[in-house]
Amino acid sequence: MATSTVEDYLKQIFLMETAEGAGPLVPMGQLAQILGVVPGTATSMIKTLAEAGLVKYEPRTGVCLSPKGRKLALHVLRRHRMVELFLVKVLGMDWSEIHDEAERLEHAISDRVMERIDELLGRPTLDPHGDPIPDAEGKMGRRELVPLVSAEGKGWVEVARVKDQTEVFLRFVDRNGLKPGRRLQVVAVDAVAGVVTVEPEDGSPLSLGLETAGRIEVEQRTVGVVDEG
Amino acid sequence: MATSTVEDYLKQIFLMETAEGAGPLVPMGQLAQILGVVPGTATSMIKTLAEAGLVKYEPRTGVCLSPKGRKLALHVLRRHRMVELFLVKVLGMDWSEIHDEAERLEHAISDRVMERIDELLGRPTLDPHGDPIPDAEGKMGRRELVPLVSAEGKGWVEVARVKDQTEVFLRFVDRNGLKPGRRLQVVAVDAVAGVVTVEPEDGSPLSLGLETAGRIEVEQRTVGVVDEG
DNA sequence: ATTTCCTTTTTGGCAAATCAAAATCAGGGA
DNA sequence: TCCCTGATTTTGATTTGCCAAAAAGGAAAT
Repeated sequence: MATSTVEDYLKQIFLMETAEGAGPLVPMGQLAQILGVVPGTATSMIKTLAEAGLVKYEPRTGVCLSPKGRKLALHVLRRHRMVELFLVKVLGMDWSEIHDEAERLEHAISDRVMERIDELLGRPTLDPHGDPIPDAEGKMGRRELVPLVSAEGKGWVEVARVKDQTEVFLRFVDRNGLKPGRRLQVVAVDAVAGVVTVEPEDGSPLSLGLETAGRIEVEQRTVGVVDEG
Repeated sequence: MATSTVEDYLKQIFLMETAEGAGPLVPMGQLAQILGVVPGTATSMIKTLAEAGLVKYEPRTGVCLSPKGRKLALHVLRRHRMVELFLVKVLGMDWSEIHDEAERLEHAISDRVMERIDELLGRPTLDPHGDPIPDAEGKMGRRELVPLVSAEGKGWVEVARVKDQTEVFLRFVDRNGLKPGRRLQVVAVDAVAGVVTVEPEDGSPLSLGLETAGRIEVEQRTVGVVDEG
């Protein structure tokens, strides 16, 4: 069995590989930084993983997952996201406090328990942040999402995904009615000022920096216009 | 934070300390055997725990928990038993398959999650095997239970506790209607033959060896006689 | 009092995962 | 071309748990 450290490495490589704007190989320094270890540690760990056939390692360039490693990574990711949804749906926790919990539980949950949770939740495909939950075989549904700025003037659109798991940000998003499932209009995008103005359905209009707006994605198609009294 | 190894040591010492027929100190060999390590490993680990003030160590005699160690042990035990109940009640798992699951999960569950589970389950005081669940402060209710043999000829009594977590045994107990909460009559105890004959309310009469019967405890007082058609 | 046997402790070593700091490499600019 | 800089890799050490096997204790039996 893979140790929880190994699971963390694989999961993180997967996330970095599939992040937008990522090259074909994940550089050591970046990986080390995200995992909170010094670069040397990452290098030696990656060499071990390479020997185990879980990653392909290109010295002085970076790593990528092997098919075997990807499968394991998806397995971990499935547990992580399923646990997050479980904590919110079944235990009623706030979505801002679930990430760290899931980070620990993802290594302790058996396939048997996962199956029960999956069933209890009705075979869900999305976690509370709008990220896809891989199925037991590692397959994830793909959605066509666009960043907030691309929805300027398109009328009412639905928030689909929030790509930032920090507590403060998630609380901010919640307070302002920007959670996945909520509707909003992108009123204006001022590229020069770097400000995006949105009008959430339930919540007062507000301005976001371009960076911040980039962490929120919406469904591409426009949703039915709501009658504004 | 205590590592999960430390938690296991403390929990096990607690269980052995409070087991019936136990002396004031738990001998190294026994501890090592139950934890699945060689004696030398236990000795060195215990010395570490003693330095941390979690146990009192009497060389060549044994260990016992310090107040600090007992508190931690009860904390772990609470998580273990609560998780077991959770797996049965919420996820609908069979009580014969929950022990090992709980063994891993007990180290990964935060106080916050525990509180949610506790609430969801309605502040339970007993786990699926009839063992008491310590509360958040480490206090457990005490019950007056007696072994099966002491209930000979007392009419209908209620099974209260099963002291064996092995899968086969738990499945046997379930199949024969001997789970906690079920009623039965102890028809006869033959000390010479070493056989206890019981008649479960739902299940056919059966004989148990003395050893086996000792793993089942019942409420001391007799329960209302059920009308046998 | 001695021996024997069983338990416990000690000693020396190993594997996983980490850090600190020195060494190495690779690419861009002078 | 040569050097500088920043990223990467090596090297040597540390910590935590573990095992194997030798050494030491203690209690009961001779």
